[in-house]
Amino acid sequence: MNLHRTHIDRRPTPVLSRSVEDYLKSVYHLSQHGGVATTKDIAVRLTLAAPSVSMMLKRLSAMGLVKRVPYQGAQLTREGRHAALKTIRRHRVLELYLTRHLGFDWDTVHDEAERLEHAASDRVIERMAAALGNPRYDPHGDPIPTADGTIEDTKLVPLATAPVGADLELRQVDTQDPARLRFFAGHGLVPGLQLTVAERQPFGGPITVLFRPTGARQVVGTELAQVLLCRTVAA
Amino acid sequence: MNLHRTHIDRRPTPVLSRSVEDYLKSVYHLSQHGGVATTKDIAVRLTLAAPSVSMMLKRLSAMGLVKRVPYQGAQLTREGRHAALKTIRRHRVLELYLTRHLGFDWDTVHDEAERLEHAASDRVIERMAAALGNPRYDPHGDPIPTADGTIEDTKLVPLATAPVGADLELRQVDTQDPARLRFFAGHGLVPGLQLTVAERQPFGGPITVLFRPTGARQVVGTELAQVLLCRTVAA
DNA sequence: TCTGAAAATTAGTCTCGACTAACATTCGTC
DNA sequence: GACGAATGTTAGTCGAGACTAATTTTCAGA
Repeated sequence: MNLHRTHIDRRPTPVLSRSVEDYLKSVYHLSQHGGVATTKDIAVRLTLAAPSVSMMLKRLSAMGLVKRVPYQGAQLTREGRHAALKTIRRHRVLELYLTRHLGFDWDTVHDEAERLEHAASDRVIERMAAALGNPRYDPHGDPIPTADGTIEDTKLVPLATAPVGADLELRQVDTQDPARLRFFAGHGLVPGLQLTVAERQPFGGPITVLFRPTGARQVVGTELAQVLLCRTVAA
Repeated sequence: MNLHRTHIDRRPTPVLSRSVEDYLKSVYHLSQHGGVATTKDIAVRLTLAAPSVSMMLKRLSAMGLVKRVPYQGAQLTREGRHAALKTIRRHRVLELYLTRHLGFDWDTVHDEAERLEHAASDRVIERMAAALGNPRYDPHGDPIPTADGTIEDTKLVPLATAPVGADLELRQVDTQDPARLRFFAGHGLVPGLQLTVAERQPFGGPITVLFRPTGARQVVGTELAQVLLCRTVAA
């Protein structure tokens, strides 16, 4: 019955540095589909030298934000994952706010959001989310984590692998490249689009899709079809 | 006729650090009314130790952003002033945007803006300014510098020093203290208010003002009257 | 099973921007 | 004009977060 030690160890939101938030986001994205994030991949994603990443992973591990196996890679702890999702929520709410309320195009919002996500307080983000009607998806169709840190896990298939005849809804455009995004937007390939796979050329050839209900034809090369993530819909 | 050295030394917006921007803002505010900014005053404003400020002023001087006389103080160069005004513009546009479009009260926006001003790009700020109708004043009545770096110089008098009988317009509320700001807002003392000085108690006593056109009475203590900056209007 | 390339880590250094302790200067007051 | 308090600067240090060079580990293929 230790009466003297007050156990008021309520961590007052540790306030993670910009760098730490960026690392956590990278680990999240790289280990999202069940794997571990490697030093190399994080380094490439953040354009840093590998030793910098190695060092930081050790620090994050000491902070309890990642679980790390030397020479193997890292995964987020529960706490790290929570922090990563908060940053990702900020990013995606900002992206949507910038497009909907400040007239930005979807191909330019990523970089803006990338800087603002580290400076905007939760209060600002929640106001923006409210102004947007508590949206579930950002402009690219990525799900927005909730304020309490849960995220929808979407089972989507790349258009590139969908079978001929499938009725699909384009849900997510998985690239940040402005040129590609402009191309997609210019051809109506945005989240929400209903389409049917009409034809697929062999040997990795292009895919022809029909827009529903208009029936407009559109040919998409394999590389691009890889980042168009779709959900199959009842026919 | 040096044909080989291409004089394309267009500094590509040097990108000042968060710290540098904060120092420049402090120097601006402290030397605004014709003086120089002293090490001590900057240190107090930014809650830093004096030697940190001393060091930074040397760096800023080397960067050509301030002109410094050792043991005396510092003033902004033209370039430093320009940078400071850009930061101040970002801050004030953000403050107004947060109040007008995201429902924040004027006593809470300062801290939010303080962080966002270093992360928001000029593109974001200009979109916000446009959404606000290119406003000239922030919620506290401070003039917003233009995008090209000019600022209105307002000649205002504190309510505390206005003579009895003067017809005034409250233009600017020169405090960031949330408690004081809430008090002012709660009593209708916000920029734009028309008032007349009805009475002044001697020996630094309180001032009684009448709101025009309603004629409502309000007593204001000297300390508060000091931060209520007014413009005299034709009677 | 051995080997060599790729990847990861350790060691040592750098810059920025903060700090404390110690020393220097300024300036109001006598 | 001298003195002492307030203020400013120098010197030395620290931590975060980056880097390069050197070393270690892993792992795919011969």
